[in-house]
Amino acid sequence: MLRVTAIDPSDEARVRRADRETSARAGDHRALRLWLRLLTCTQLLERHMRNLLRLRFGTTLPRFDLMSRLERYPEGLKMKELSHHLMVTGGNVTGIVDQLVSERLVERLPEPGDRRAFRVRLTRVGYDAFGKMARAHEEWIVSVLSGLSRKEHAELFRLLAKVKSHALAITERKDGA
Amino acid sequence: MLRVTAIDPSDEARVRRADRETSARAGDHRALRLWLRLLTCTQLLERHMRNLLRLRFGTTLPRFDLMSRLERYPEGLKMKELSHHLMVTGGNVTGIVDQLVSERLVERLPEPGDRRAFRVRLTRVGYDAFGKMARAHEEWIVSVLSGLSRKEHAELFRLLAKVKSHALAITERKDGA
DNA sequence: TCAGGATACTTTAGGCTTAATCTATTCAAG
DNA sequence: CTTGAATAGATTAAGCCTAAAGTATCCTGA
Repeated sequence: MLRVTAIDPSDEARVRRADRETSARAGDHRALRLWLRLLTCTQLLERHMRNLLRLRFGTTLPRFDLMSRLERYPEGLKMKELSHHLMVTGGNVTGIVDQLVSERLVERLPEPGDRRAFRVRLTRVGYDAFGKMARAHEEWIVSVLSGLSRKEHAELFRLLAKVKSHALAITERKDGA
Repeated sequence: MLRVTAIDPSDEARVRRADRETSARAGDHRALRLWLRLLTCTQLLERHMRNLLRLRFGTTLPRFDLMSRLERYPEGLKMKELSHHLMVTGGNVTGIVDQLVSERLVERLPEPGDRRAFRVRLTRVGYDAFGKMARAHEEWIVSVLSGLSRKEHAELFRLLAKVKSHALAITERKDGA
């Protein structure tokens, strides 16, 4: 009679699946359910990646993301640029770069002509270490997304592009107001 | 000549869009690009929601999520159940519930028959406060997802369901191994 | 009964993230 | 040149989150 007993706390397997969105009520609206599912999906994949990076390489997703970005710019990036690329605040980048520097994976080089700034660049060691991780990371991603056909991949990619551009328009408008 | 100058640090508007996925190289593979786009989309929407919750209601997404879950269970939920629903660790739930209790938005009730556990429930004040937030929250979500047609909503929902179930299968298999 | 294992929850240490504030440097206007 | 605004980056305080370890309670089976 109690609605709460629809979730049986003694049944671990069932409860484990009772995440944010599976139990959304019928009365919930379309957009809300879509958002919850998007969030659940991303969290699931993100957690999977975090766990694998930690277990296999003893690193974290933010460190990996930062190195991944640097790998594309052999000349290095300024802190400000890293902050924009990674969509995080400058203070955050400072902390992660500090760690990677202390592990000799990246280095700070003076920026000629601007004594406020400097370039952050992968070291040789960092470059090699990233290469190993990147190959494994891509395999994990391919595997975890292999439930979709090539056609479905493309369609999902397209739909997410629409979501993204609309969201960008909205958040920029709201930010300015 | 330097490739890095493709990102012009003096052009704020351009740099702001240079996030994780737009600058993915042509050589990157399909799955990786799809994952990066999924991550970017979710982060964009999540950040938007966090900002709005903070500015309009002085609260955070985790607090909102927890109250949202409790609102569906008038009899309350045990900590363990909350932890499963929200897909976070028990220690995390402890912290957030502590805060909400100190703000008189939720309460801990003894669980009859198990002195280890208790039920967490919205207070009257919490219920009312959540109602206001939930209405605004749904409007924000509808707005930010309004770039898709009804048909596209449904298709995105379906594709994400496939991603989710496949990811669940993989992560559970890997966890057990 | 009572010992051992399981369970519910808390605590701790550590990393990520942000907003706000601070310092040093650059730039531009007078 | 000098002053003041803007910019690059670091720092701080606070919250979220996790994994691991700790405490109290429950349960099972000898």
